[in-house]
Amino acid sequence: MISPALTKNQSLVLDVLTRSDQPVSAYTILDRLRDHGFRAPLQVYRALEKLTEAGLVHRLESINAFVACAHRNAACCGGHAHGTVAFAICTGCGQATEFHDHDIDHRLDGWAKARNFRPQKTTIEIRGLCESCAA
Amino acid sequence: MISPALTKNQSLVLDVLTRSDQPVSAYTILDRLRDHGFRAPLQVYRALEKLTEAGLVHRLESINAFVACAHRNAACCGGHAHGTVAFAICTGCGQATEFHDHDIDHRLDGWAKARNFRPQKTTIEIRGLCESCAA
DNA sequence: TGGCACACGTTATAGCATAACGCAACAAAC
DNA sequence: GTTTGTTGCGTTATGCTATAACGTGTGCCA
Repeated sequence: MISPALTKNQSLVLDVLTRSDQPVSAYTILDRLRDHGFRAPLQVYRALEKLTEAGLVHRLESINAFVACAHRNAACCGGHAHGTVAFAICTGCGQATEFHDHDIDHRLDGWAKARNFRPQKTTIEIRGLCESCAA
Repeated sequence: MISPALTKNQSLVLDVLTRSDQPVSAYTILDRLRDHGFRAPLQVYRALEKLTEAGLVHRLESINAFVACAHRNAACCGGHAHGTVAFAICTGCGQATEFHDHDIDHRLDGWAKARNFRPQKTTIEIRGLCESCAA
């Protein structure tokens, strides 16, 4: 997975996501970057597209928001070349926790292979209450 | 899971979904029901909300569309009281295949329990190409 | 130096979802 | 039987999410 250096817009968007402790919507990103010259949604979406392709950012389908990949320096799962990403998203505090599960990957893989289904992108998201918010 | 009888609007919406061989967006449902007096998105969304609560309809988060539950009469997984629903969605032909995997449920459950995370709704969606479309 | 690829900026538009109001029907409680 | 609460319904308006279509500039390299 060789990626070119990030462009200015891509860096700015990634920076917003990295600084945030929660998923951020595209329009929120736009607002946070108005001082840096951002004026239109497409500037955000185009950057997000590249960042997502590069695996630096994940999109949370169930809440239409984006997060920086939490594991790009992690040694787990053989570094950044891991399989499917899963998220637990707290509906209370909004926090999203990224995790990986090899067994689940394997099960889904098995299902797909058995049916000659060729996966492109897999989404696994659990919405619920985190420990703090459930108390 | 005791549900009251469906209202007229709910029946109409469920009927559209049942007849369709593909997921349908809320606005498409609206269009298909204009002849039956539907005029506003909320009429659709309110029906969808109830149907989803009742487990008769599933929402596909990754494509913002809805499908009738494929398994409400099935004997698998102890009838309609099964666990999490998963989907394989073909980006070619648009078809969505519903399936269940007990092992995956179990793994996700285990992850959640270990962290005292209380799941409310879990989304599992594989987008890719079905056998026909991959050929 | 022409052609190509790519990022960018702008305007406009499409698509998805909900807020807030009021009305009507029905059932339980008194 | 009237009150009261609940539920569904219809309407208008609005907000949020995402992309189409156009043109510009820059760097690369054949």
